[in-house]
Amino acid sequence: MARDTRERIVAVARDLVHGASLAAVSTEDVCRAAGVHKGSLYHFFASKQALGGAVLEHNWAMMSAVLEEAFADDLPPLARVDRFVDSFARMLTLMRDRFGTTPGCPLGSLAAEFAMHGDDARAQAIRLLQAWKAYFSTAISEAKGRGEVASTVDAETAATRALAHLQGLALLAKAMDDPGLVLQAKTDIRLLLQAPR
Amino acid sequence: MARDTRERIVAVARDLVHGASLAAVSTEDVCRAAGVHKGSLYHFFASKQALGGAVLEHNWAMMSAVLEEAFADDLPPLARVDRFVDSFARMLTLMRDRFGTTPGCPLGSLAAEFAMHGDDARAQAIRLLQAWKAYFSTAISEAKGRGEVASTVDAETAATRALAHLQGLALLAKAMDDPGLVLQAKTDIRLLLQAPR
DNA sequence: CGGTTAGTTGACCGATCAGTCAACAGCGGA
DNA sequence: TCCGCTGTTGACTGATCGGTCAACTAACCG
Repeated sequence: MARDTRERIVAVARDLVHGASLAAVSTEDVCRAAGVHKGSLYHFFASKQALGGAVLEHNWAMMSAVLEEAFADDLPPLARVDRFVDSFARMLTLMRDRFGTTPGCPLGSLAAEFAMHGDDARAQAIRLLQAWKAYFSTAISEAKGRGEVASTVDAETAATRALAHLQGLALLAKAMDDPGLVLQAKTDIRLLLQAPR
Repeated sequence: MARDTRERIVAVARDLVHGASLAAVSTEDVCRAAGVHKGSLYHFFASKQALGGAVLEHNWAMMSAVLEEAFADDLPPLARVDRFVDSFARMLTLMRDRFGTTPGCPLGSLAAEFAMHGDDARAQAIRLLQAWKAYFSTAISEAKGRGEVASTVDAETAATRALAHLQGLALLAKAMDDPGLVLQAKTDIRLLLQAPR
């Protein structure tokens, strides 16, 4: 029952936050939707912000699963990137179907909000973004080894480019309520992986 | 006195929102900081969201001035893009110096938040993002005419790419509290303007 | 069986929230 | 001179906010 309740609270909180900010969701909303009393919420979480941290971690778990699957090495490295973009877009589409509006990036938008809520919150956000970036940089390094990306390209720099681009497309997708926008990341990232001339 | 008060309210609200969300700022905060009473605020604005709309419009005015200056035709089109990126980065740096934390894009982050606050708010956000994009697409078209960008590149598509990339970098800059991140947009956008092969 | 502990309840707190209102000040035009 | 309008005041509302608390329950352990 215990683990169950905690997870239900986090799941509900994630759904309510979904595309809005944590600030826009109240603990009472969360409790009502989770069928739980305030005391229970504060039994598991020291503060609203701690709940926010758990939501962020929850979203990372989801994203992490998608990353692991998409970046599996049954495909050449650049094809894995494409597969990830497809999965990411599918995820946003699913969320839009479920909630009515397109969310931004489940990591990025929360990361941006938490960045100013104290140093540990920012550190958590940065940690997750770096972990995400690592999937890109690993694949890019491998692509360099295979000659599919020029050897003059720095993998870390290029990975940052790709991550930023995806974040930006997700933000536009949210603003325009059109998850399909992120699909162009496949083409765009190819361009970003070329050597500067 | 009238116009004066209204503008002071909007300016203060923008400062308080600055990098956070509108939801995180209360009307009482705004009134206190502006030295104004609640009644005055609601004399000028029908609701908190209307105030948010005015803040967004205010940010657009600021951004618009930067765009006009940066995209002036005393430079070749691609150099104008570089100049804009520099100005944009400088703007973020100034705001960080003033408020202690790096804001996201003054348009993008608010646009994303307002997107789910009803159709008119979303329409306003989209309108401003499109207006911004138009500066890019005009410059890109001109660059195509000068042979600096391949004729096979679609100006609208490429402009969306550039805008998305800048939004993404601004989001990362906010998360990492490092305005300098957006400077790499100069290199990145050059890559994005190449013809896909 | 008794005791311990994690989990749950529901009432409750003071603060704050967005928004309202009637009264009033000042000024420009008739 | 007085009217009417814009802007301003400050007190006020009912709801809701994040968070607390003491009491209760139930499951597990010895």
